[in-house]
Amino acid sequence: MSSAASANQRPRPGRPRLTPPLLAGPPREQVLEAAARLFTSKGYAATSTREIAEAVGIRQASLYYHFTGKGEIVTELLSRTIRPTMDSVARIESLTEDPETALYLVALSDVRTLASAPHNIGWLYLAPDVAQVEGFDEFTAARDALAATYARLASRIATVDALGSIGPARLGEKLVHTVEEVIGLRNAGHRINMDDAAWIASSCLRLCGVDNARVELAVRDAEEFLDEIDGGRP
Amino acid sequence: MSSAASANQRPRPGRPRLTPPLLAGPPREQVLEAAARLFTSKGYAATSTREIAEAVGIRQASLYYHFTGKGEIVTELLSRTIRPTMDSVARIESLTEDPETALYLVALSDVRTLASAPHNIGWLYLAPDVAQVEGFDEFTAARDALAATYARLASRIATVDALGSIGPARLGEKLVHTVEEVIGLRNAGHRINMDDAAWIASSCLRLCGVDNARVELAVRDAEEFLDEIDGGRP
DNA sequence: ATTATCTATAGATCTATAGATAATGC
DNA sequence: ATTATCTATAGATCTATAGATAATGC
Repeated sequence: MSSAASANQRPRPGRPRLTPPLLAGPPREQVLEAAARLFTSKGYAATSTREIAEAVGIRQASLYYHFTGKGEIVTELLSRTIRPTMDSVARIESLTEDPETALYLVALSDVRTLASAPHNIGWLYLAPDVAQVEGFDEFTAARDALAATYARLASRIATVDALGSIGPARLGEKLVHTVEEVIGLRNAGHRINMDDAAWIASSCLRLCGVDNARVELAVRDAEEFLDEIDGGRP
Repeated sequence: MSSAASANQRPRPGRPRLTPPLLAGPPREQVLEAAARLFTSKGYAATSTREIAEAVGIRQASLYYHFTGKGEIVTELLSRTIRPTMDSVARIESLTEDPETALYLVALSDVRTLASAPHNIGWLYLAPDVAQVEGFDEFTAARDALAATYARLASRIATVDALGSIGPARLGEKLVHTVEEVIGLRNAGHRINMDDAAWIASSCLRLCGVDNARVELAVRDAEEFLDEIDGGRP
């Protein structure tokens, strides 16, 4: 222990702020935290860079040291709602050959990512002003790739009855929508716990026509991989 | 037939526009139509008054002859998603004493209003940038009054089982959400027809624990009032 | 006279850049 | 030297108002 006013902030390089930090963590993370709160509560287009800076406790221009602009802040937030799931998908497919276990794990990872993200930022994905941001298409592509994964797994699982007249692509979309329902639930004020997440992931199997016994089997099978697909999230 | 360039536009008073009208109907309606399209596709805050004016084919400043500002445009659109239903409620309650028929008719009117509004403007109600507009609270109050009507009718209908541990107010909210699901359906690209609307309205009765036979009865009973509660909408 | 537009513009933002400054790190 | 802030400001909006203008209506 050498210096510093309060114990919880080590001295950092750089010119000191006019006001002591209002949020914890590295400055870039402080910006993302403040922006996430404002974007989800007031809307993206309706939030100015000045407001974000004020919420962080820095000057408006200082934001541009950490980000190239307002657009980069929101795209970084968006990528955090999907990157963990993308990473999980790679790991899951190397861990199991069983498509039912894999689909359950992918859905579970997706739900937990959306459920635990700060300030329900998954919701930004549905906002039309955000969709116009430069770089949003990259995020759409990633989300499409994930939808394709759902569709591919579903096509290996689905019974003829469950497929009905809709193709595997359409069923894949249905599964994505099922998972994204957690965004709506959070917006309505619900908190999603591990049981809710498991229930939604199971629903994906049921929508593919998997019967109770096989769902139970997949859930049991998945349990042994749970710790390996992510680093023990909330 | 006396003058006018094309048959579909009678000469109006007022200085002529620089460009011929791009939309039909009275100027004020043209503004609302253009604004509804832009607000729902790009977002309220992300749409400028200049863009609205351009879509109408007038100068930006000319908007202010018809509206006091951007806020009044969006609140007028919002009130059109709820006023028809409010009016229906008054008429319905004077037509029938039966709460089940009444609830069915209220829900049906609500669904049809939201389903037939141009450009899914009911969705604006859920946008955080719109919620900050001056005068939005008035709209919230109206929507709350409607929720209270649902709750009051539900409390006269609901079985003990259907109420469960939730109170009538909470059940009322549930019914409102059930009806508002049409906003989500439209956003997802679905078109809601009369059968869909009837199905959703019936769902409200079922959520109150009304059995099949009684639902059928209410639907039959409601049919004779259908023409009287609104002027034959789409 | 009334209606509905137009032109011109004030004043308030808002985003982003340029360059100075004050810490730590080596 | 590097890092992270600051001040100052350019340039591009954006909303709203003032006042002129060109039709129809009486």
